[in-house]
Amino acid sequence: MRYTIHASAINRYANRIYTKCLHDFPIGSGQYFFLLRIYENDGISLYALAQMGFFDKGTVSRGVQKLEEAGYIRVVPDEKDHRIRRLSVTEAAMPIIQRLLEAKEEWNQALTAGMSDEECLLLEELMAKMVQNAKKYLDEEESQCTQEH
Amino acid sequence: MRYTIHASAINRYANRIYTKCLHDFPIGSGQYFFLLRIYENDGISLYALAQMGFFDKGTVSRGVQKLEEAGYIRVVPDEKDHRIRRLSVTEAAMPIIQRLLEAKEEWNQALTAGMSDEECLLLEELMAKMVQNAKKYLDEEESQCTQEH
DNA sequence: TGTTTTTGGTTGCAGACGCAACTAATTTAC
DNA sequence: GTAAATTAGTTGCGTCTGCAACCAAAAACA
Repeated sequence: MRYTIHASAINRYANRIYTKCLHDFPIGSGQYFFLLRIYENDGISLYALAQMGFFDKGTVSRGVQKLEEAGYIRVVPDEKDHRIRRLSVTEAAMPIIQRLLEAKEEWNQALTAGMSDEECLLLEELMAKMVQNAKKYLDEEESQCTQEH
Repeated sequence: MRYTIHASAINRYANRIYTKCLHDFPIGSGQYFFLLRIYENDGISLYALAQMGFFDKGTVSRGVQKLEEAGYIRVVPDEKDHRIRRLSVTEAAMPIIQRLLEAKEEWNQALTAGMSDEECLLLEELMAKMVQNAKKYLDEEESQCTQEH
C-alpha cells in the first residue's frame, strides 16, 4: 500500500496549484489554509489554527505574520488572556478569499473526476480517519523508532 | 470536501515519522522514497525516478546526491546515452532499506487502523486516481488560474 | 503570597521542494 | 552534415515546514 506517497504527490500538486493561483498576490500556498480557516472561524487563535490543521505552531506563527503584513488579517490580543492573539480577516482579503474558494472548488472537482458521490464521501471519511490515526500513532510513538521489531 | 488538507496533514505526519526513523542515519525523510524506488528498480534513471513520484527533477537530483554521498547508491553513466545516469543501491544500504520497509509497513498499518480490507483497497485505488487526476489537471491548466470563472 | 508549571506565541536553524536558468548529449529537421 | 530542438541532469533561489530553545502571561501549587 502506498498511501503516503499518494498523499505526498497530491499535496505537492495542490501546492503548485495554489502557488499559481496566488501568483499575483503577496502570499503563497503556505498561507492558503490559514486564510480560509480564519475567514471561517472569526477570532480564532494561532494555537487553535495549528491544531485544526495539525501544523507546528511555529509554522502558523510565520504564516499569520505574512497574512498580517499583506493586510489580509487583523490581529487583536485577547482582552482576558494577554497571551492569546485573535485573528480575523479584513475587507481587503475578500477578493482573494473568493478566488481561493473558487479554486478550491474547482480543484476538488478535478481531484475526484470519475468518482461516484459515494466514493467521494467515503474517500473524504477515510482520509480524515487516516489523519486521526496518524496523529494517534505519532503521539504514541514519541521518538521510539529505534526499538526492535 | 477537504481532500487536500488531509493529504497535506498525512504527508506532514509521514515526514515526521521517517525523519525520526532516519535520525541515526546521514539521510532524511526526503530520500526515503528515492532509496526504496532505486532498490525496487535497479538501474533506474533520475528522470524515471522523478516521473514515478511526480517530483521535480531538481529535487531528485539533490536527493540522489545525498544518497550517493551517504554511500547508499551507485551512479553509473549509461553506455549508450551519456546523458543518462543509472542508479542502484549498495550493500551498505541494505540495513537502512530493511529498516525503512519495516517502518513503512508499520506506518501503513497505523494509518489504516479500524478500516476493513475492502476500504483499504478502495482508498488506495481512489488516492491513486486522485494523483492521476491532479497530474492531468495541472498539465491542462498550465498557469491559467487568471482566467474568469 | 511566592514559586513552579503550563500555555500561547516567536525565532534560529536546517531539510524538502518547485521553478527557472543553465549545460551537455542526443535527436530531428533542413 | 550542420543547425535547431529536445532530453537528462545540475544549481541558485525562494518558500514551506518541523524542531528546539526561548519569552511572557496565566494557572497551579505550596
